[in-house]
Amino acid sequence: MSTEARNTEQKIIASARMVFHQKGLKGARMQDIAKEAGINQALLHYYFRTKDKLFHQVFEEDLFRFMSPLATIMSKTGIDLETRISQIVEYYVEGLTESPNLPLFIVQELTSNPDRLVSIMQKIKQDNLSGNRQVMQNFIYQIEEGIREGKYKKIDPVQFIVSLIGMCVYPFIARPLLKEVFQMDEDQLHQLLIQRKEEVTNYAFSILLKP
Amino acid sequence: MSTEARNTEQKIIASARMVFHQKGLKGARMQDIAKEAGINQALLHYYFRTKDKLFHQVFEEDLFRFMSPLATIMSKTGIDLETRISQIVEYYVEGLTESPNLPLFIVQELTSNPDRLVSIMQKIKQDNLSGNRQVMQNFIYQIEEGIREGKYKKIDPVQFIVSLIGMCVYPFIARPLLKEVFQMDEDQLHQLLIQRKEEVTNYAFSILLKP
DNA sequence: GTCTATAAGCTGATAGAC
DNA sequence: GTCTATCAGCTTATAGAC
Repeated sequence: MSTEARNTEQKIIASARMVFHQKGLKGARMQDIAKEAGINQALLHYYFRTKDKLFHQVFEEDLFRFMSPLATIMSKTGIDLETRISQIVEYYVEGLTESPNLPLFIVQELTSNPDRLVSIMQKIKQDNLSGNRQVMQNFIYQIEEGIREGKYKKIDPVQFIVSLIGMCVYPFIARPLLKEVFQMDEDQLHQLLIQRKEEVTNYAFSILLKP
Repeated sequence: MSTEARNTEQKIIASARMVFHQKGLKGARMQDIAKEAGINQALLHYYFRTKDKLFHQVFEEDLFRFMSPLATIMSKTGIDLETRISQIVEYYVEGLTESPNLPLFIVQELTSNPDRLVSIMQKIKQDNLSGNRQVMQNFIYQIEEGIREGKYKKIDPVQFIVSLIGMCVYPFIARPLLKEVFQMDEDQLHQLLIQRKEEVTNYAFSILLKP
C-alpha cells in the first residue's frame, strides 16, 4: 500500500465519519462523502467496496472510542470511588466536546441495529483484560462497600451509574433542544458544557455521600 | 369527511408513528407504513400527498407531547419546587414507558433538521399562555429563591434542570447500550425504569437540599 | 375512497479508459 | 489509483380504472 493510498484512505474515513455523524447511516450519501474527501464516488468504492463496509469501519472505531475509556477507568485498581467518578465525568464532558455528535450517532445506530454491539463489545472486553460484566461489578462492588461502611447513602448502584452517565451525555444528545428551550447560542452552550464538568461531579457526590 | 375517512386517516397516522419511531424519517419506507395500516401506497398518498407532510404531522404532535407537559408543570403556580420536581420525573418516567422510542426519535430528527423546532415551539408557548422563556425563568427563579433562603445548595439552576431531565430521559435513549453493558433482558430493564421514578426524585433532592 | 400499474428520480455500485 | 460514463435497483409519487 502506497503512501498516497493511506492518505486517501484516511481522508475518506475522516470524511465518512463527519457525514455519518451528521446524517446517520440512512441519511448519508456516498456522493457527500466523496465530495467531502475531494474525490469521486468511483474511487470511494475502490477503497471500500460498499457503503456498509465503510460505515462499519467508522462505527466500530467510534463505539470503541465511546465505551473503552469507561471500561478502562472502571477496571483500574487502587483508586477510590470519588476519583473514579471525577475521571468518568472528565472523560465524557471534555472528550465529547471534540466529537459532540458521537453519543447521538452511536445510540441512534445501535437502536436501529442492536446486533452490531455484541461483536464490538468483545474487543473492548479483551482490551481491558476482563469481561465487561466483571468491570461493572467491580465498580458496583466499590459502591456497595461504601454503603456498608456507612460512608454512602443507600442507593442502587446501577441506577446511580445510569444517572451519572446520563447527566454527562444528555446535553450532547439534546443540544438543539437545549438551545431552543434556554434560548442559547452556540457560545453559551459551549460555556454550559465547560462548567458542567465540575457541576456534575458535585451532583454525583451529593447523591452519593452522606451529609 | 366521512367516518371511514377519519378511521383510515387515524390508522395511517398511528402506523406512520410506529414506523417513523423505529426507523426515523430517512429509514422509514412508505410501503412499510401502508402495509402496517393495511392499505396500499396510492391510498397513503391520497391522504397525505408526500412523505414529508405525513412525517411533519406525526413529528409535530410528538414534539408537542414531549415538551408540553414540561411547560405545563413548570408554569403552574402555587406549587412548591419539590412537588414540581416529583411531577416532572413522574411524567417522563411513567409517560415515556408507553412510547419508549419518543425521546430518541425527537432528538434524532431535531438534530438533522433543527428548523422544525421553532414553529412548533410557538404552539407550545401559546398553549401555556406565556413565552417558553418565561416558563423556564419562573422555574429558575423558584430555585434561586430557595438558594437565597439558604434552603438549597448553591447550584446553577440551568445545570440542575438539564441534569434532571437527563437522568429521566437518558435510559430511554440508551436502552440498547444499557441492556448490553448491564447484561439485562427486557424485563429487568423494565424493572429498572419503574424503580427509577423514586430513585431519580431522591437524587434530585440530594443535589438540591442542604443537609 | 380505494385499487393496479407505471412513471420519474435518486443512489449505490460497476465498467472500462487512462 | 483515479477518472468519466452508465447501469440496476429501489422508493416516492402519479395516472387512471373502479
